[in-house]
Amino acid sequence: PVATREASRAVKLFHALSDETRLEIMSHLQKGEQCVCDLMDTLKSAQSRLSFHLKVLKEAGLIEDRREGRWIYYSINLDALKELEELVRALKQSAKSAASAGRCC
Amino acid sequence: PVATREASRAVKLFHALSDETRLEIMSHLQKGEQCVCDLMDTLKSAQSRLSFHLKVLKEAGLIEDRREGRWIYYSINLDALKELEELVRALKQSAKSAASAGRCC
DNA sequence: TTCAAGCATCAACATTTATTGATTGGAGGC
DNA sequence: GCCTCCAATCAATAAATGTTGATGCTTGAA
Repeated sequence: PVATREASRAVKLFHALSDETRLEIMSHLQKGEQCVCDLMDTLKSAQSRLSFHLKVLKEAGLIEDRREGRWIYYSINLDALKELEELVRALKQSAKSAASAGRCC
Repeated sequence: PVATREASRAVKLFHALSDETRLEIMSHLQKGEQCVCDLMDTLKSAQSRLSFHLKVLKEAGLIEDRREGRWIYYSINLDALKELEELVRALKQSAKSAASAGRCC
């Protein structure tokens, strides 16, 4: 069903962001696109480890990659963040109306 | 450091929401507070399983509980959702400015 | 004070996720 | 062609997370 699809999409987005290393990656990509070697430098982390986390973020649609010569540049996908924002907003809105409904009775 | 604290707080929030059962719980609590037996009924799930997931959500601050007689009622904590909304918004905003900066050069 | 209802907690197990080091693959430079 | 660089992938292991059934705690009713 559709609801299930949406739920598992939400799970994927939240899970991708539920890790400190991946949040650090997102944080560094906020400054603009970077290659893996940049991130290795900044995060002082092994290449295969970063590759693993980049894959998780990419499969959730949160980042994109672009090849340029030997390097692969990663960048944030704004659409996914908008999607996430909308998810959280929807969750908050319904809860808000439920709370005020509870208050008045 | 402060940045680390904020990051682990974000990790905790995202992790709490990165599970289908927990999202279902949140979804059902949107309608208002419910006791565990309500959720057992709705989600057709074992009591200890729900207790586990409710604990995760509670420790992340996403829900609160209130005892009334034999029952314990759970409800959504709006403040946590606001916090989450702010986290996502911040992530999006920085990325947005980075994207437009990249475009112009 | 004894009993049952409603939940939390625990222990054991299964499953998933993350880390590490080694290997593989593609893109240049020589 | 051969070698090097950058990065993905794999295999093995370690660690975290989720599930299940049993047990214990608290509350209210009899």
